[in-house]
Parts: sequence; structure tokens; C-alpha cells
Amino acid sequence: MPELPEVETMRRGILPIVGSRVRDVRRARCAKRPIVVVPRLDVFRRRAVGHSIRSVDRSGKRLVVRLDTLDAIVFEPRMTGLVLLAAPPTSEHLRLRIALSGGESDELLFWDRRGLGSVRLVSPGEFEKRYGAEKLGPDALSLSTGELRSRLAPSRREIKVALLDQRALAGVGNLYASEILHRAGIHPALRCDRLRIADWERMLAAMREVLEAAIRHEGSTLSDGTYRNALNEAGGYQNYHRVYDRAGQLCASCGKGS
DNA sequence: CCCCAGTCCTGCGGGC
DNA sequence: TGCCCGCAGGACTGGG
Repeated sequence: MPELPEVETMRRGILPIVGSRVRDVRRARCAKRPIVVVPRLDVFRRRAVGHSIRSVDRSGKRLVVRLDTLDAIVFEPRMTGLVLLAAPPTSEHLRLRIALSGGESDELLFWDRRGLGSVRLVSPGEFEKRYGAEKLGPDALSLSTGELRSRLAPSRREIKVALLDQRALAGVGNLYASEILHRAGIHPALRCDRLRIADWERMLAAMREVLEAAIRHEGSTLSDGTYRNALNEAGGYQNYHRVYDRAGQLCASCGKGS
């Protein structure tokens, strides 16, 4: 479930690790089934240990920790993954520990209840191949109306489905697609090629507003409570949802029940 | 190009 | 009370 605002919140939360050095990388003993870690841990360790962290970036829904070697550690949270500097929600689903030295935090953790996420150490060439412009569209926060329209408008797909296509634009998932379309007043089942220019303009404005507000409130922690920031604190944007995870509640627009 | 079904996985809640 | 099953939906794969 972590989408752009949640991953951006994680990114900001772990910024203090910039300048630290990777001391060790190991799987957590508690995890029942291992998550995907590529390359094999001994190779991963050999390439990362002793190197310092140059930057922490976000690429769509992935968190990218770049090393001074230009290799990058890419965290992919998928549905339930968290990148943490503090103690995780449970020790049971802790998956990977990256020990650090030379900064305020001595450990970066990857926790994932469902275990669908992954952690990869990639060279610049591999990064381009896996996460480059061929695989990932422009970031949803830096997209222009013209770009959005030229990428989606020719399609016959439903607009909601198209917004989830990471090759068209990066960072939007099911939750924020629903909120964005509701705010823009566009029916999710409307075909892309039926939208008018004014619709694309309203949609882009709604996208910015929703994503920026969600970042301000540090993401959405749904009723299942899974999502937390880097310090294991819940987000607040769920209180501002107008449609997602609100079944059975009063309408946020008109105050009526369903 | 686009679409769909299946895959991974855990926890939760509905139904009986 | 307990068990089964469907669902959650992100990324990916294979087939139409």
C-alpha cells in the first residue's frame, strides 16, 4: 500500500543516514520465509559494507539509497513494507537489518508483514534497466498537464486503470487514484479518450493537491494500521480521505449515508 | 498495444 | 466458538 506520499515520508524520515557508512547487512532471524534480496547476501555485503551513503531518493514507489560507489540499495515496499530507523511494529516480520556507523542511527531496518517486498543492490546500469524511463513514467509530483494528457489521452482504458500504470506515470496506486479522481470530479470508469482538456487540467491539479496534502500529513495509515513512518508513527491523511477505506461512513462531500 | 488471470504473501472479517 | 474462504492490490509473467 505505500504509494508516493508514504514512500516520500519514509525518504524524509531516513535522510539523517546520509553520510553514514554501511557496517553490515544481514537478514533478520525472525522472518519465517525470506523476502527477495538480490544479489545473494554475501555479494550484497561485499559491495556495500564500508561504503558511505551519498543520498536518499525516491523513484515512484521505491526508496533509493545511493552509495559512494554509485551502487544503489533499492527498497520496494509493495503492500506492507516499511523502511525504519526505529523499532518495527513487530519483531516477527523484520526482514533485513543494515547496520550503520558514523551517524545518529546505527541501524536501518526493512520490515514487511506480507513479505511481498524486496531489497536490491543495483549498479547504475541495472538501475536504468529496472527503473529507467522505459519502465517508469515521470513522477506524479513533477508531471505537467501536457505530459499527463499526451501519455494517457490516446488510450481506451478506464482512467482509474491508466493512473495505476507505472510506465505512464510513477507513484500513484489504488488509494490515491481514487482520491484524485474524486477530487477532480471524474468518474473512475471513464475512458481516457473521452476526457477533455479541462478534465486533464483538473485531474493534474487534484493530483498535486492530494499528493502534497498526503505528504504533509505523512501518508495514510488505514484501519489495518500497517503503514508507519521511519519512526514507526502512524500517518494522518486517512482522516482526510473522501472515498478510500470509507465504506459504511457518511459521505465526506454531502454528509449523507450510503 | 492492451487485457486478463495467476503468482507471491499474511491478516482480517464475513458467513455458516 | 472455530473454520474456511475471499479479499486486500503492487509488480510481474505468460498467453490471447
